[in-house]
Amino acid sequence: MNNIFQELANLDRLIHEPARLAVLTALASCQKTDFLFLQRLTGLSAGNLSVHLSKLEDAGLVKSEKKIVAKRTQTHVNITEEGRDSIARYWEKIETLRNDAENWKLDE
Amino acid sequence: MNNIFQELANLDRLIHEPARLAVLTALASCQKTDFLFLQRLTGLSAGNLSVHLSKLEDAGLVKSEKKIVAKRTQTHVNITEEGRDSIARYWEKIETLRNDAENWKLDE
DNA sequence: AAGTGAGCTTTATGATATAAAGTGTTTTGT
DNA sequence: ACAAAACACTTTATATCATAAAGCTCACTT
Repeated sequence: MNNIFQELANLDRLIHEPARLAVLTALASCQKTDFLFLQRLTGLSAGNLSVHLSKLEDAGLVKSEKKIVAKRTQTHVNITEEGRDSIARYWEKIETLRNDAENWKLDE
Repeated sequence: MNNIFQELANLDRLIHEPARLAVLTALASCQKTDFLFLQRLTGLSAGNLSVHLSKLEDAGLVKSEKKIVAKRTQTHVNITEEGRDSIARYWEKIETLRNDAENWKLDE
């Protein structure tokens, strides 16, 4: 019922959105990192990154905690188990869909 | 200067957007097809598909032509050379970025 | 003690995806 | 033969959402 192209059209935007895809993919590599590092890595503006992180946190994909380091506040961002699973499944799905699309022949 | 994650964050939304990604990927397989078939294949509403096709056409990635078949109007959609190149490059880039991200180690 | 900069968060704005309504033609029912 | 429904879309309206701009708090400087 849900074919390749319908799955493409219905990709989860929470993860698929470029900025959040970058953040989640980075976090999957880093495990844990701080706000400013993530900002440098992704090139996002602070406000932008902040909003995207909130959305990811609301969805339970990341968890951030504030610390005081050298008398300055620092936000550390952790990817959750759910976040790690979600981004891994996303990338697998993308790869599968790409392969399926390449081998697809008109036969419904 | 532009690392993996910045490239992810800056993916071209014209192609990356799920509905258009589905349409372009389908057209890359089909070569040419009609509006209603594309609609069935992607599961998009008519209005939705119409708007997305317009954007792709404005960008020169597809070209549609109207015909009268069995006394009914039928819109045929062709992918252009540019469209074919763009979607191929998109998928290659995605694959590359995924691989690069997987092998990425913190070293700037 | 006023000013500055760091490290964010919140609000405002502008873009855009989708849903709803509309258009023109053809077919069907009576 | 005429109204009504069905096709095959397109156009407009709305609601979501990404990003930019402004704001906030605390520390440090002068």
